[in-house]
Amino acid sequence: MLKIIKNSTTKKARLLEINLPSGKINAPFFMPDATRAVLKNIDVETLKKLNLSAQVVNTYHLLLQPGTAIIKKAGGVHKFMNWLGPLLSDSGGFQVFSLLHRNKSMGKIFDDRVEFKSPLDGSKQILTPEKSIQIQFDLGTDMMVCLDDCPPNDLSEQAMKASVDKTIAWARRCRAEFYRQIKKRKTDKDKRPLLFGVIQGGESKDERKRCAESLLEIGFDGLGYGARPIDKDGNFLEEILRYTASLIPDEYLRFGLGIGLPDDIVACVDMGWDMFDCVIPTREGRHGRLYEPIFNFQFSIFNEFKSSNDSIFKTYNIKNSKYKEDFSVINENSKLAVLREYSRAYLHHLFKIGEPLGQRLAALNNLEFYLELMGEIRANIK
RNA sequence: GGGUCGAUUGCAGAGUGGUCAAAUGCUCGAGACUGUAAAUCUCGCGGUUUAUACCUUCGUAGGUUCGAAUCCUACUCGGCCCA
Repeated sequence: MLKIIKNSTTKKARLLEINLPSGKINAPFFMPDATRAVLKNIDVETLKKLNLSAQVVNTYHLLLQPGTAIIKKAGGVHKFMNWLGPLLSDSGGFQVFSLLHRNKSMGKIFDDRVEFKSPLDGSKQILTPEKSIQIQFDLGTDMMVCLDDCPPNDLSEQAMKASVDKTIAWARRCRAEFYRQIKKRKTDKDKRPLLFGVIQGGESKDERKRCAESLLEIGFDGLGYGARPIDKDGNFLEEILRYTASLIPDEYLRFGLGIGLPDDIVACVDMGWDMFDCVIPTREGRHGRLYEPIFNFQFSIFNEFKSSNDSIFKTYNIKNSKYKEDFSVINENSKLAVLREYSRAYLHHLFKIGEPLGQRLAALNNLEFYLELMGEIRANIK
């Protein structure tokens, strides 16, 4: 399922080929978040033009809306969203963090389950490790993630331990349910999805280690880095990321969940992380922030990154008044005619009038930047 | 021509003697965004500024008052009603 094409001679970075039920992917790769089974504002045809390899959908969000019954009737989430390429489903674990750790009134985390109040209608929703896996099978995704308890990084030592215990216990149950489902559904051995455990432990190396070792004992196809990859001041947790990667053997896929900024992704590949997902390109695009490369990619990314404090990208806010009369094109090198032909002044105008086309173009610009970056990263693994 | 109501900082629109550089919304200016409760959120928005400071400002010109966007007079402009 996982074939190592090339190991970097000087770094942990590696080039992989991953075989999934819906197709092959070359790693390292980046997946945009189509949380509710759509990459906001963007259609599948356009994604194909960008050579997108995979997207991420969310178990929790799809459970709430439209519900698994509809998706089953549609023949799975691939058919439902008309994306026949690889899909990863996130477990809903992050929503534990996002909804409950930040706002206790939204529900409660028990030892054996999570209870949420649906933000849509206030109804009570229960998620268990087993249910999360069952739903992911109903979705029919290529890569699945164990339900985890995603704690804030600054949790007290004792609370962090308890949280990690929970993540480990739930991972064990997820794996058991995963194989139960494979047996029950008589899934072909080489057509089965991949299952990822999630390493938690915040900024504590001891907890990260304990979590990783326990998950390795249970056995998965890949392990992920859980929780926010930045501290409360927004600083990238490079040391913890590097240490956590080092705990994962080579035969495992290494998944950096929710990572991140372009520079962080480059740094993570250098540490051995293989795959990433993040809302940044699409969300920031919707908010008017556009990414563009600084060096035009004609350099060795890793060396440049290491030898200078320069970032490999820059951003600009298309809503700023200085773009009112900037008739230069959004991106003359784009694969997409719309980005090669529409001017920044026009894009500025679209944002000013609140036209969704503006959000779409900006998100596409950022997504293309991320995908180009990943291609350049793969080309630079030597 | 007569009567009547009104004129507030980009717009709309509060405020009717001091706590008003003046609510609120919008516009405008900028920032944030990391497994998406996010087409969202934050900050700024007369000037000088470290400022609980000073200056200029509520149609125009005067006046009353310790003190006026708020009260009085005239004028200008606008809405409505009557001729």
